[in-house]
Amino acid sequence: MTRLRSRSTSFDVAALAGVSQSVVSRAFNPGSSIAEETRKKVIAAARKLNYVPNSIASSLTTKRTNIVALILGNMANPFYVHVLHNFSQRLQEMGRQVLTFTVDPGAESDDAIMRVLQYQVDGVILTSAQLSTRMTSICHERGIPIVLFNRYIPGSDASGVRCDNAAGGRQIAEAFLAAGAKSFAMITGDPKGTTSQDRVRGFVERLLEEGIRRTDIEEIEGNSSYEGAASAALKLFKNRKRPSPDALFGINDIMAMGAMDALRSRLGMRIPDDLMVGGFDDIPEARRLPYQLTTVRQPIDLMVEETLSILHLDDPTQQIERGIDRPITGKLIWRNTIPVPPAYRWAADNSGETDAS
Amino acid sequence: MTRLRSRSTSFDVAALAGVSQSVVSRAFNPGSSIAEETRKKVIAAARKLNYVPNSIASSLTTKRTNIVALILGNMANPFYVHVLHNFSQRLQEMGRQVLTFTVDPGAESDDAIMRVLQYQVDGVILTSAQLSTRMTSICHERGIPIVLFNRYIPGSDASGVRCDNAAGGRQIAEAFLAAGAKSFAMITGDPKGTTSQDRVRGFVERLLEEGIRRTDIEEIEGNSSYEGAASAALKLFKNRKRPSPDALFGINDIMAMGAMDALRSRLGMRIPDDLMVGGFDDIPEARRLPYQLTTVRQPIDLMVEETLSILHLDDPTQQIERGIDRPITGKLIWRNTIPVPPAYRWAADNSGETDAS
DNA sequence: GTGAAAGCGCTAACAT
DNA sequence: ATGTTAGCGCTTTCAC
Repeated sequence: MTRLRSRSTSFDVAALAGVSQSVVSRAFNPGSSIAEETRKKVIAAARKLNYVPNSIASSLTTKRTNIVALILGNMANPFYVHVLHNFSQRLQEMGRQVLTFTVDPGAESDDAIMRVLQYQVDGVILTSAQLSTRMTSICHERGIPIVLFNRYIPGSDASGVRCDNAAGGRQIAEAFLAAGAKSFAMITGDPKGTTSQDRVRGFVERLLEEGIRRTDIEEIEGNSSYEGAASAALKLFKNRKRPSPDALFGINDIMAMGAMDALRSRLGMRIPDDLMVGGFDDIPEARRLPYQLTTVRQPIDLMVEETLSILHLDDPTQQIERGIDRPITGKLIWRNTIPVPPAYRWAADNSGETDAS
Repeated sequence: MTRLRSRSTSFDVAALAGVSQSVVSRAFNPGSSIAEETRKKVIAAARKLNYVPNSIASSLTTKRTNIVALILGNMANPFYVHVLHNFSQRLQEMGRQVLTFTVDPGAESDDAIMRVLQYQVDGVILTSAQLSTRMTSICHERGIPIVLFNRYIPGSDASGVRCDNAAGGRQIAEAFLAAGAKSFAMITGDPKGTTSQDRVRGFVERLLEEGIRRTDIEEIEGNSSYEGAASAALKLFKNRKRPSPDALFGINDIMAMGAMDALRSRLGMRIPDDLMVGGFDDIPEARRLPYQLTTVRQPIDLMVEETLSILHLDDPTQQIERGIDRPITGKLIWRNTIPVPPAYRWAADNSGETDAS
């Protein structure tokens, strides 16, 4: 323990400043009644001793740690990296920090939650991982709000914020149709995840409405990864008996990109000439020169804001908001993987894009 | 405070189990002397009450939070995302969690460190951000070990683990030379960062040894980003009076990729036919079909292990290791952006690569 | 092996 | 505005 000796405490500061320990506490807690002059005196003493308030100790009495847990599956999808970055930044601005928990994609997050609980976090944000209802209620019982990010469990107590995935799927379908596509394929993600399901559902619905036959909509799983999508695409397009589809919907950008690369390098296909491609997420990589992917942008900033507001971090006395499902509409970003039909030109010009160079 | 009422404590468990509170504590601390039978009784009671030990409270006495701070600049470089992921996984396995701090790239990390201190973390890992020596000594004084990841401050007290960047730079130079290149260019990163400097230095040194003239080694800054490198590459290759260089060294993969994309799409250049390209890091993206980048692989796993060992997380009584500089040698991965000279074929076959499909 | 009691560093009444 | 005091939930001697 020798290493830990020299942490000075509020008592040390108090002694040096010639005040009581509680005055030191007040000096560091904005809003407490303390004379400006004594405050300065205390701060000076604190500086001299390199004193930093021990937030662990204060948590014990305040019951707030100013820590928010972020449970992440699948860091291989850049989208979730951006999500993490966003939360981290925003929470830091609010004087909070992110405690990161990683869970293998698809795995139950139950043990992660139990670990979270030990740290007495003020809230938990869960992305791309399963959550049992038992865990939800354990958190809620203990007063810890939990919100699912891009994931929801219909009829459960857990609140969630997500992109309106079905609507987004429809938008991509719409774009394909407007560009004249007649036959379609999808590379789907985790079949158990509502995210993938909803995008697929919206996409297919819109197509069926337009009189497309279900047999003209093929489907293959891409494992939510670049590599998975690359091999799925190859499987789909190599040695076909029936004619190739006109349009391919990658349920997320990273899979659309994997498919594009594989199809171009291996099969020499040209995009959009031989095949139109649509994605979902609008990760920064989607606008890069080799891709210029037409995709649905998830409004991350908004979704993050919404998530934080449900967490009520500044007001723990608020009732936990249960069972909220907040779908947020994405925006179709026209780039080069779907030919822009005349009727949509204004939208394409509107996207406010400048290219990478 | 109504929300926070129902957290049950070790006293509640003790009461239910019919033992004293200290027994409950022992039941949850492996290695304490407690009869197996009572242990089971306690665990059962705990389960019934959904009791989870409050690690914040125990930190107060043990002086260990089991939290490690990770300070990140530049999440835009996928390399650091993988670093984060690695640390997060490994630390979780060790029963610790990562508290994430983000700092604007290039910014001072001093205020981040002060925030870190409040949380009484057991150690701090700092990547791609500046660190003042004052902060180093503040941490050390308080018994908090800090290690710089891929960054070092010569002659400072701070320990660091890094790839041997100079040696890596030499390896790329070597590969270019072996492939017959005579004139060279580099796209460099943060000019203040030792990482970029060292890679450049090793690269240039090797070239000069071989009799290459300094004027045949051009240099341009790429801002450590895909976009920055893309425009830098264009600036370098567009409207030249002198002949184009044979080989381009992107100081990191993400910049090499940006340059490749720009040069191919905008200038129609073919790689490696018109220009060889070498990178550094070996991020997963580097092996993707459009890139197949020949690069120096940073042995992340090893570097992470080394970092953790310097942190001495399991034994806080250990003296903090100061001023260590642990360079770890990277490995050249032959792919397709530098033609493999006959003498190197075995190495290329050795890389153990299977491609994305 | 178990219980009693004294803190860990702080905040939050309550006095003054 | 400042000081006093009693905890917050746990670990850790120290007795037994």
